[in-house]
Amino acid sequence: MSQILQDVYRRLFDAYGPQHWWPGESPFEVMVGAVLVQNTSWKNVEKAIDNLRERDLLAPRALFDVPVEELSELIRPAGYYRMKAKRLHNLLRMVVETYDGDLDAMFAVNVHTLREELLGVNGVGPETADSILLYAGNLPVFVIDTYTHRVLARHGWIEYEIDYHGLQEHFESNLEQDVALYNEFHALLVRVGHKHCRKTPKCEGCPLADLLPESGIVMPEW
DNA sequence: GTCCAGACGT
DNA sequence: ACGTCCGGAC
Repeated sequence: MSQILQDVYRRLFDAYGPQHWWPGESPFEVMVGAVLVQNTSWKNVEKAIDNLRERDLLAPRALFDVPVEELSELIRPAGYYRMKAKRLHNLLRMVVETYDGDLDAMFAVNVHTLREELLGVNGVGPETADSILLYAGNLPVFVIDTYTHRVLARHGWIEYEIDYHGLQEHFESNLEQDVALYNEFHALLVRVGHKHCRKTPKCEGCPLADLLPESGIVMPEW
């Protein structure tokens, strides 16, 4: 168990409390949200999800049957709407054709196998795949994003050059394998990243401020 | 005007 | 290693 990660988690949780990421939403809705939120603030995704809910389209078969052009208009508020409509449709095709639209059946398969299968969908990269596995499937996979990388690199806890898998291993090998912990920790890192660990850091009032090395860390431009 | 829970093509 | 995709919140 990593003392640093423990301390970081405690500080963030004490400062922000539970983030309630995707509670009470259906696994399918979470999966859709995971695609729509790519490089987009969640605020802009909610409208898109509402559009789908109003039309009773939050089910695999129903949404897959919507023509891509029509789908793109429904999800327009989420941005990148033409690309995301294709990506979402690609994912839906896999779910419908491989699992007959049954998410319970999908999440029952071996995690590693399912992850590779998700990554095989054009438009589903590592963060989206892992978000689906953790937040829709309740599977013990730690989600990495740019904030995670930035927060850990700036404090000198990892090398800047570490890749997605390396950073994921860092978390999974230094934390208890606990879905609730993974869920909360990633959400808290997004929160502190959004609030403080921006491209240009805003360390005033950050719960992690006094963990910064005195010398400072020299980072490449980002 | 800046920035955002990324991923893909070149 | 870049350019592109995009509306909306701030």
